[in-house]
Amino acid sequence: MPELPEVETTLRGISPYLLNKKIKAIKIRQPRLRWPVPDDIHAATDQKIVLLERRGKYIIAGSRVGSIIMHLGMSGSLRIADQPFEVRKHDHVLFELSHKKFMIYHDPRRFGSILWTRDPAEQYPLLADLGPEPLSDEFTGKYLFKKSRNKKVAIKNFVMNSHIVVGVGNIYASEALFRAGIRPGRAAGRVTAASFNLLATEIKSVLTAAIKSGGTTLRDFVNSAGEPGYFQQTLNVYGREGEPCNQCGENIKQRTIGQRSTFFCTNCQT
DNA sequence: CTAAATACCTGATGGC
DNA sequence: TGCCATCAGGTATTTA
Repeated sequence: MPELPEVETTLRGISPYLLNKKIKAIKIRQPRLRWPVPDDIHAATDQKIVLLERRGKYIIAGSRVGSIIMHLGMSGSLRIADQPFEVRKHDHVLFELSHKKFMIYHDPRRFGSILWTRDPAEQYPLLADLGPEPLSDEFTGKYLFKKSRNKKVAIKNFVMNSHIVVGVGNIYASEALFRAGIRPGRAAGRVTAASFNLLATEIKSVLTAAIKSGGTTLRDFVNSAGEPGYFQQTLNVYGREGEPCNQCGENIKQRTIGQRSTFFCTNCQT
């Protein structure tokens, strides 16, 4: 399930095949993703990708005439292949690239999206109101503290809100809160400034460490070469219900917060 | 305005 | 072995 580290891993993997390369053709087998793949994406045909970047969990591939905006949803992946026709089930979109390479968008659950805009990508409605990048200097404990005053929403939901900060999904939210010693169900408005400083630091460190490991593979995440990540070996709480806490030995608890499975240690997190 | 619930989708899993 | 129910989860959208 791609969160920021998995998207970053994907971006780095596709970059050598996409950046400063021409898209020779786009073939859409299944346009029904989260939103229909727009027909005018074919305007990207024969265009060179001159900019390739990540914004939150979106991948933006910019050309002179417009930008392709991709999101992997929760089961999406982009892989680079040598064959156009090694088509597996759920291979929905095929990008023909230079040098007989192909980029294939694969997404069993079709929660992802592939969009096209002629305007500057940052103006696209889905991107325009996003919060800061967690790995930027703009993202600090002070920022979180300011944004959270009088908010009753659980701190876990708060940091998973992309309008507050992008890229923190269900796995890394649980992990960062464990590292910062904060109970996930606590109201965001009742978290202290000092705790927010620690939380911002831990969000940065857990995401950075996960990128170094090539992301987390629990079920289906694979990078652009079809390989899994290894960060799951480093997880402290996620998916470890009933197992002993790495810090204190107490059993890890699971609870549903905001419709999402949440893991924490009742001893280490207050 | 906020907060919570819902919708989208398929595959894996567990119970019978 | 088959069938049904449940869960997984990113996030825009809808409802309260």
